[in-house]
Amino acid sequence: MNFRDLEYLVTVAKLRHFGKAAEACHVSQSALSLQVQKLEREIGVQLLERTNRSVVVTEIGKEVVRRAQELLQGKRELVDAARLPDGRLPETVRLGAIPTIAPYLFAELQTAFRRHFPSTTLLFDEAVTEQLVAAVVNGELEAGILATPIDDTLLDELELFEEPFRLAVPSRHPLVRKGQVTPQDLGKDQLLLLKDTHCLREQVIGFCSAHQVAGKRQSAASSIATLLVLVRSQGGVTLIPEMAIESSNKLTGIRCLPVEPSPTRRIRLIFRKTSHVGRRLAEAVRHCITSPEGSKTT
Amino acid sequence: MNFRDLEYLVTVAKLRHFGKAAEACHVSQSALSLQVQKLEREIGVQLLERTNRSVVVTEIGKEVVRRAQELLQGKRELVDAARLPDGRLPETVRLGAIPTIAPYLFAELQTAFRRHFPSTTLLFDEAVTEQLVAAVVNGELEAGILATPIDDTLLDELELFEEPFRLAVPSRHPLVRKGQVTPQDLGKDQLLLLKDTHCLREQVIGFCSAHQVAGKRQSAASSIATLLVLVRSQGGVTLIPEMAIESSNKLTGIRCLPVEPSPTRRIRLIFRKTSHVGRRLAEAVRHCITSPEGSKTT
DNA sequence: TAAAAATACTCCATAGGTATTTTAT
DNA sequence: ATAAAATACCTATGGAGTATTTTTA
Repeated sequence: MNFRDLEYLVTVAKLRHFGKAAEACHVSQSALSLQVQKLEREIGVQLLERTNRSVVVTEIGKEVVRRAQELLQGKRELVDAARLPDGRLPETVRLGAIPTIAPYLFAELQTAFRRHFPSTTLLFDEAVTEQLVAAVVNGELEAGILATPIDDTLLDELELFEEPFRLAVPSRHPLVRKGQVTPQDLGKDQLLLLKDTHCLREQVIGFCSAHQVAGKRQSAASSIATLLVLVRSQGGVTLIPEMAIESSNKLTGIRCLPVEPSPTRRIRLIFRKTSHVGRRLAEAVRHCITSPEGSKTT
Repeated sequence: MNFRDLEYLVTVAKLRHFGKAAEACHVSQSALSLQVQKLEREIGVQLLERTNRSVVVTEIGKEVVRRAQELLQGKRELVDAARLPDGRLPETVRLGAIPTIAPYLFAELQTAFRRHFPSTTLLFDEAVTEQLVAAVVNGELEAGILATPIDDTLLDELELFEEPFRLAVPSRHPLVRKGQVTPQDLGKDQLLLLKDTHCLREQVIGFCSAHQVAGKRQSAASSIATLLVLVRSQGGVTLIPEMAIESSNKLTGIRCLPVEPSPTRRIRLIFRKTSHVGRRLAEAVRHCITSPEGSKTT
C-alpha cells in the first residue's frame, strides 16, 4: 500500500467511475483499475462493487476511504509543517467564513492581514457552516470563521469575540421612539428570518424560544441584505449581527436598535488540530482582528 | 514520498544509525540512505544531521518523525479496521495495565474474556502509567488500564469503576480494635509508599494532603506485596487498593481496614481514538469486568 | 585511520501505457 | 449493443543490491 493507491481509491470513491477517476489522476484506466485491485487484495477486503454502469463503495470501503483521506491529508500536513518557516505563514493561505460574517469582515481583515503578513496572500471563501466545516476537515481551507460550536474531533477552535444582535426595524416603527427594546417586542411584528442553511436563523429562533417569544415568522431571505430590504418593504423586523450594521446604514428606511437583554452569537475560528498552518493562520487572524493596529512581519 | 520512506526515516531517527536502521528494515545501508536523502530532497528540508559518529534529528526532523509515526500507525489502523469482522475482535489483542492493577485483575479478566470471546487471544502487559500511555499511543498495545486521567489528544478513555483504598496495618495494631478509621489516623504511624514511578503513590499523597495529614513517610517498595511485607516487619501502615486485599489475605499478620471518608482511585481504559480494534477491545474488557457472567461470542 | 554515510553502477520488480476482452445492462 | 471495468502484454522508472569513495572525529 502506498499513498498513490489511496489517492486512486479516494478518487474512484468520489467520482464513482474508474475512467473519470483515472483521468483525474492523470493515469490510464487500466493502471488505476489495477492498483485499486492490488489494494483490495492487500487489505483482503472488497472496497468497491463494480458493475458496468456504476461503482458503489462497500460499507467497509467507506471506512477505508475515510481513513485514506485522513492519511493523505496527514501527508500534506507533514510536508506543510516541515516547510513552514519559523513564525511565518506559507505564501498563500485560504480562510473561509459563513455568509453572515464574510462580507462584513473580509475587507478589513484583508487590510490588517496585508499589513501584518505582507508576504502571505490571504484567499477568502464563503460557505455555510456545514460546507465550511467539511472544507476545513478535508484541507481545502486552512481555517474557517463561524458562529456555531464545533463538534468534530478533528478540529480545534479559537474564540474570537461575542457579537450582539440588533433589531432592524423600519425607520418609522414605534420602537424607534422607545429606543430600548426587550425580547418581548420581537413577537409583536412579523419576524423575518434567513433560509435554514444559515445558522443565524437558528440563533435568532433560539433566542426567541429562550424568552418565550412567539409570533409570526417568515423565512425567505438568503442574505442579511435581503432581510433588510424585506424589513423596509414588508414592514417586518429582524435581528442582524452588529457587524452588519455599518454597511446597512447606507440602506435608508431602516433603523437598528439594541435589545436588552441582548441576543448574541459567539464568533470562532476553526482549523484542523493537526495542521500547523491552520493553527498559525487562526492565530494570525485573531491577532489581526483583536489588535488591528499591531505590527508583525512575515 | 511513500510509507516505506517514512518507515526508514522513523527507524533511523530511533536508532540514530543508518547501518543499524538498514538492518532493522532488512535493506542495505545504501538503499536506506538513498531513500532518506530522497525524502529530504522532496520535502526540501534537512531532517537529519550526519557525521561519521552520530546521527542527530533536527528540530523540524523531530516534528516530521512524529507525524510520520502517526501516518504509519494510521496505515496499520486502516488495515485493521478494514479486516475487523463485524462485532468481533482480531485473533490476538494486547492489553496493558499498571502494576498496581495488573496482578489483581488479569487472572479473572482472562477467564471472563475467554468465555466471552473464545476465538480471541488476550495478551497482557504490565507497565507504569507513562510507559503504558506511550505504548498505547504508538500502537504496541491496543488498550490499557490505568488510574490517572489521560491528557493526550490521541487517546480516548472509558470509565471502568471507582475503587476504594483500605488501610493495611499490622494485625495487632490498635486501630484493628477500633475498626473504623479516619484520614487523620494515617498521620500517626509511619506511612509506607511505593517508589515514585507508581501513580498509586501520588494518589495516596494526594489524599493525605487533601485531609491535611502529615507524618513520617517512607518510599521504598516497588510493589504492593513489598509494601505489605514492610507493614508487618516495620510496623508501619499503608493504603492499598481494594482489589489487592484478597490476595494479601494470604499474608498473615496484616489487617485491612476501611477508611471513612474513603480514599479512592478511578480505574479507566485508554485506547487510540482512531483505533477500531482498541475501542472494541476496551468495550469488551469493560463488558467482561462489569458483567463477568454474561454471554457474547467472537 | 577507522567508522559511517554517500556515491557509482547494475539489475529487476512493478507501475504505467496500449490494445483487447469480458461483463452487465 | 454498448459502456465500463478487467486483462494481456510490453516498456521504463526507480528502488534494491554490491562495490567503492568520501568524510570527519
